[in-house]
Amino acid sequence: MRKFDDSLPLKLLKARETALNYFRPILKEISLTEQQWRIIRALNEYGALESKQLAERCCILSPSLTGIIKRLEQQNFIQREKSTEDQRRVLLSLTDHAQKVFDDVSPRFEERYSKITARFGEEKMEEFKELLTFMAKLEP
Amino acid sequence: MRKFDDSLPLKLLKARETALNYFRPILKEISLTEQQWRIIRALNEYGALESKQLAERCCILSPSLTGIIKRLEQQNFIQREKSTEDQRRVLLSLTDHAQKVFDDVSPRFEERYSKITARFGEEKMEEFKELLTFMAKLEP
DNA sequence: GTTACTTATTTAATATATTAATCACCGAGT
DNA sequence: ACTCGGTGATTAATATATTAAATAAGTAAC
Repeated sequence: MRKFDDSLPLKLLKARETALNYFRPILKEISLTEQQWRIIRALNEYGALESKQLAERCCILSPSLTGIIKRLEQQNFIQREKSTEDQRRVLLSLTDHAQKVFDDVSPRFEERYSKITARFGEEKMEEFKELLTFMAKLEP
Repeated sequence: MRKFDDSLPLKLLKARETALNYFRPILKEISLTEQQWRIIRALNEYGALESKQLAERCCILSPSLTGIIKRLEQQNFIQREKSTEDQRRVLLSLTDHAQKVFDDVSPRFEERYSKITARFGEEKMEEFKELLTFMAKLEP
């Protein structure tokens, strides 16, 4: 039978853990969780987003997002505004404070990221990303 | 700047989500979480393990493991026994019940797993796993 | 304009993840 | 025997993940 350590989900988990270890020290320093930073990066790139879109792009389920947003709001990283046409929807965006923090620290993340790329080499990294994208698009 | 969706951790997360979606229906059916099943698979393969070894192999931190084991013990899936020489250590192993459940359902997991492999093709899958292993071994 | 059917978000309940702190036990050295 | 430094496991506190259920606002059909 297939071995325990040969499991694809486990390998994906281990690979992700190793990748995250490159960034955890910075996150700890600025007192943000991995998920909070992911939210901030998404809003930086896409501008204002509705809760649902944000959840989808960040791979965070809505119930989790509710709590994460609440805490980011309390720390003045995110502002919310109800859509005028559709009162169900909530528009989320970064505060000026969050934008400044992002601009300040993102170079450090990029620097750590480039270390990983360097270990792979450009070509191998591209190959890796393509395979990951392929996996993510598989349908049951 | 590097795009949000180009992030390696995010790609790893999405790939893993897709992979797990192949197995979630079975897990739901037998009322076990993904982590609980990982523990059971590890113990099936390695026989009895100490808590620390188990945590390491499963990529689960000790504090999480404590709770998972407690619940698996309550459901009669795991038995614990204190080491005689070193009273700190706890030996964990599957109960007969857990072993039977494992033997019964693991073919179904294997079947789902083979679907994924089929989508990739043997060769591409090997390449993918090798890259994942490479990533997991990177040092900061 | 109600009714019935959707959809966006939140709440609730339980399980895990993460970090720090604690507790119990071990072995070495005194 | 006693202290000390270190290790294995747990506890505590907070943040997320997951599923189901509840809210609430929109929409279509009558």
